[in-house]
Amino acid sequence: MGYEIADALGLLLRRTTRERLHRSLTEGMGEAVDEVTYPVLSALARTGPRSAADLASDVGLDRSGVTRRATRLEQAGLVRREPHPTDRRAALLVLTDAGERAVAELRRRLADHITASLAAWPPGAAREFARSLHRFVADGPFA
Amino acid sequence: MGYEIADALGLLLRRTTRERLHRSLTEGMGEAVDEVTYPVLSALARTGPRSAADLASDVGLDRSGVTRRATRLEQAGLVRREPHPTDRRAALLVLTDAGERAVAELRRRLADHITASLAAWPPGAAREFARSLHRFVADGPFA
DNA sequence: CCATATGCGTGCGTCGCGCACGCTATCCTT
DNA sequence: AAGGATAGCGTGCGCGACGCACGCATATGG
Repeated sequence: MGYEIADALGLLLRRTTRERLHRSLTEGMGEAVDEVTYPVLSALARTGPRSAADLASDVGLDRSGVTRRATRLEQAGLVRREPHPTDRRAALLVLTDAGERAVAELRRRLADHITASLAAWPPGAAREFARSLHRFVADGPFA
Repeated sequence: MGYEIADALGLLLRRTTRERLHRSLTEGMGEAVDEVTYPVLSALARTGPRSAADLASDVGLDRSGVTRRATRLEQAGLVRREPHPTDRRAALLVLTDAGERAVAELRRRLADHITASLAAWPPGAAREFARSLHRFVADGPFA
């Protein structure tokens, strides 16, 4: 039975799948939000303003990578560097209003995709699936 | 409600998650099976012997990429190039016995991970979740 | 029989990444 | 109070993966 889940997850994690999904979600948004910069944008939205080093461990990237991506997002006006309140070495990466709007729009689009594909399900099943998936991801081999 | 699913999927697709999972799965297997070569190996196992160009569109890669990965797998003895029965230009990529064993082992390990994380679930819920996930992936925005 | 098309592998430029360095600011010890 | 050790940041460098385009071998159609 694990095999059935493994196959489904395999498709989810497949490169083509991720790329296609990402392209369909970022349709029409600026060039700055691409598959490279998105994780930084998203992590920033999840956790609020943070330093680059802090973000790096979250995103699973070297600090240098975060710096470069943040710079790109900054040039696009989606992220702003703010002086750290107590540490004058560090810069705080903050979403600008445009950045917040971009993330909100992306989330909305993805949620729409999902609810659309769940439209035909009996509502109880959809909700139960959402709960189960959440639990599976939280407990599972992916935590 | 789509948001709940979106969050869970976000974690699944996150780079760190995929890398950690992949590393834990390929623990102890040869160096040749890494995150780069695995998709070719896996696709080959799913569909049987195929030409490089054919695989390329499936994996979402340029033909050159498939060629290079296949060469690496060939050197590791997991894949063999067989003359195409009717077209002498083409080479058929075929899993060797060692390749088949490697894929089977990987699948078994992943299935074990999954069933382990589902151990505490009521059996009905686990089975229902497997079915729902399969359906969601097949119908959903990921097809 | 020759021109065009197809499959494959390789060279080249590009891009993202990790590592290591320099710079600035902070912290700690004396 | 001062100075060396430490931490954060950004950048240069080399590496590896990728796509593109070319050359070679074979197929196919006129």
